[in-house]
Amino acid sequence: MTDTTEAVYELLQMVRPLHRRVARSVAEHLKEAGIGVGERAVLALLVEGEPRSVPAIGRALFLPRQNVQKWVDGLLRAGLVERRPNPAHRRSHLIAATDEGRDLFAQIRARETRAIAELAGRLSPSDVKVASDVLAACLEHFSPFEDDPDRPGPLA
Amino acid sequence: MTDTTEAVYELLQMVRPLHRRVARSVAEHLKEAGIGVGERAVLALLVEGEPRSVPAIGRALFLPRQNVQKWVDGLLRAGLVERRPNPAHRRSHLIAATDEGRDLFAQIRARETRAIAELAGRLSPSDVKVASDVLAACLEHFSPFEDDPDRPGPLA
DNA sequence: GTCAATTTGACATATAAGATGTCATATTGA
DNA sequence: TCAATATGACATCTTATATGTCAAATTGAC
Repeated sequence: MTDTTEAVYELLQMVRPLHRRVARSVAEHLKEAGIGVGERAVLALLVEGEPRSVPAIGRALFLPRQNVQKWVDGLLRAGLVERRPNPAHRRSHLIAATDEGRDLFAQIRARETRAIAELAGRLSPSDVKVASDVLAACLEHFSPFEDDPDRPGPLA
Repeated sequence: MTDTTEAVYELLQMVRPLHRRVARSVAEHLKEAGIGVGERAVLALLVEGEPRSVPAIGRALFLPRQNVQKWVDGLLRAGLVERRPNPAHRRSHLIAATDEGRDLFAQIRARETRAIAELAGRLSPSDVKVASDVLAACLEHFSPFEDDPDRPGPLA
């Protein structure tokens, strides 16, 4: 085992606590908006990108379509997203953010930006870039292959 | 909003998917050992550190003692940890890893090390170090203050 | 030493993320 | 055309994590 392996291990050890604390903080401010982190992730994808079908959202987020369906149902009820006809599929509608959804997400983003501005001020831009690249490599390493979901991951 | 703020935002965006994929991978290989990620975290703390009381474990992991208690109960039943008298407290035992617990954790660590060795080989040691420092800063930024758990986090 | 504030164990419940299963229908590709 | 696959629309299950309560133990201020 190299020192780098040890260092990567320790890096990955930090991911769970970090996720938990960020998720708690985010969940708290999302409560006012009446949505959870799942809904937020879907809304972010739809605000920042193209309308997609529910299964396509699931594939984009690496989440099962069944969970995404629930979150989309909630967002539909809240009027934050809407169904549009899908030229490529009769039953499978495209889901798109509404203006209300875009407004809400803009508020969420603004609040989150304020929350991390102080943190960002203490970090070097190049270091953040390096960290992003390292995390992206980790993400890729632990990603199931889209074309073979049953392929075992690195730990199997 | 500076570019760094934007970069930190995108970095934090990666934390949830990364956590999910790593957790899934870890959970899969932990199933054979009959424990979950919660039990693994407790066991890791006790194997690598000193015996602690249940609330002390919770404080170390930033987790409520009630959750830790459940995981410790499971580890006790499995013989992976044991109770020891606590000189500083009559009712609140110290929890310590048993030899079985140490053996199991060594196996878990070995497997995890094998799983990330390939990934580590593609990364520069200094980049990993930078990433660790950046994540540590994020962790600290989102940490509730121990002496005032009700203090709002950065997003509140 | 006394007593109020805090900590702990024990138990109980709530919520949310996420995984998994099924079945009928729609779609696609060989 | 027809078998394989994708989708919608359910439903169930596990686990992590949060939260609440209460009595007993402990601690710290006085």
